[in-house]
Amino acid sequence: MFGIVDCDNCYVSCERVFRPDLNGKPVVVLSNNDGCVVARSNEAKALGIKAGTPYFQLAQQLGFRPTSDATRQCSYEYDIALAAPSVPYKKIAVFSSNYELYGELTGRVVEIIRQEAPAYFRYSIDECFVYFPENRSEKGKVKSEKFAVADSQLSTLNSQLKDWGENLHQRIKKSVGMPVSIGLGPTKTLAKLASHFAKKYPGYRHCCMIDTEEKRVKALKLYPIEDVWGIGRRYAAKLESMGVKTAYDFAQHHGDWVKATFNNIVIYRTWQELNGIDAVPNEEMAKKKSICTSRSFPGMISDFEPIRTHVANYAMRCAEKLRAQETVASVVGVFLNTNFFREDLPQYWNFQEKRFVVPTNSSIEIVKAATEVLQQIFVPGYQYKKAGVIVMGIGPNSPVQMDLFDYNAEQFQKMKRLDAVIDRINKVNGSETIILGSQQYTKKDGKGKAAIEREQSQAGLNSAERKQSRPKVKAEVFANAIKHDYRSKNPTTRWSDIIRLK
DNA sequence: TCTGGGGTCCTAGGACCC
DNA sequence: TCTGGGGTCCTAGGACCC
Repeated sequence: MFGIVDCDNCYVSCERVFRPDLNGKPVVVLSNNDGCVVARSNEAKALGIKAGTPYFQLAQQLGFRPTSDATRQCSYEYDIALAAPSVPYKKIAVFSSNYELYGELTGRVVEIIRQEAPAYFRYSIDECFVYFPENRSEKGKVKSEKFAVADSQLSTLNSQLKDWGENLHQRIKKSVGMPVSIGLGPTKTLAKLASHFAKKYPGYRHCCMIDTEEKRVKALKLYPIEDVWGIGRRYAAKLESMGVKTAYDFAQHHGDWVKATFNNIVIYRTWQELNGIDAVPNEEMAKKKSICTSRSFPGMISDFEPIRTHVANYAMRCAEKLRAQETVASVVGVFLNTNFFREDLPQYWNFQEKRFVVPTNSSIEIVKAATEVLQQIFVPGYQYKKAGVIVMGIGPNSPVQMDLFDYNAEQFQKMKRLDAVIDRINKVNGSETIILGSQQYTKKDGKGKAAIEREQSQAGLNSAERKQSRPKVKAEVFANAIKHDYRSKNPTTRWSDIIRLK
């Protein structure tokens, strides 16, 4: 049997842990730069708010007004002016995303699963697969060989498993404050399907199990094809055009028909799984094969210098992620693009990469390479909206093939020690406690160095005059570069934010 | 004014090896 | 008349996931 443990409305539930007054009320969490809705409470879903809605559209759509309630607890609660009369909610709470908090709380959920389950795999920030061996009476031991279990015995084991799921929900709710839904089934796809029913119907007490043929058929018939794990928008549209509306319709087709229609092993596996045949391989804790750090800018940027600073920061994060998983990369890529939504503006997009002779995870080397690539793709005259750094060709950090003709052992060890010290300082004292000089840029009165120099040049100043009139520059650190007007505090990770009890 | 940020797998085709 | 039989590696593109 397989299980999936899925946090309900994950980011919203994280926010509610420290804001229990928001239980039962509409809550949304926004993406970076307060761009789009990425999480919604059930009440927000009932208001008709769709995932991915741009925040500014939502505010127009619902007629947000600053709340008049004098007892309001935060600046991000709004009165709703335009909701349908039938909707009982008059207020909504809006949060910027706070990944420091979400990472911490979901980590606690995983820790409990680690203690309670024989084997597990963290599938995403808010989902965890759980594997049960054939012989489930021996908790904590996974046996690969098949076990012949009598029907009566199996039914007892499954009943115990259902209890296990309900208890797991209770423990996670009580110790972390996170509501989770648990699905159990003979394949991962059926477990995922079961978890939806666990969410939808309170009668399951947060844990739904598909363990008989009768339950499987009933569940498949109630399940729209487009909601099946592994069936995306494209495949769903194709299937629906062929009269396949539910998971049951799909499962009822012959396997040969699936093969002939799609010529695709992945969708065939999904078909097998819906029919109770375990076909999706168990995943293991794998190291990432590519790592990407990218951000949209709050506004648009034309000058090279601030973009270079952002790219240096993304490259730094990639290097940190590489070291955290004990790997090195042999390729660094950088992309840069304008704002695709602004059809009235000239558009530009580019991506290029650079290959290292010796794979590396050194911050300095990766930042340097990313800066070089950026210089190749940056074209003046455009208003840029987004940039990103990708590291690829990832392999273990030991052993690494050195350069036969250019190897400086002393320098190599020096860089390694420097990175280790930077990582340690930032781990103990908080990220970006220590940064590279290239991660910041000079700015005065909202103008960057390039703009300042351009103005000086336009004013006809000679170099001596320029030097004399050069403004006192202030370094602006990258951490402030993302807009998050409604971000909550970090009571679990920062002493300054710790909860006070009166 | 305003629109996120990550990942994976599979396949076909081309270049190359002996 | 008559043109083999194995492989690997890499890349681009397309689908999917959260």
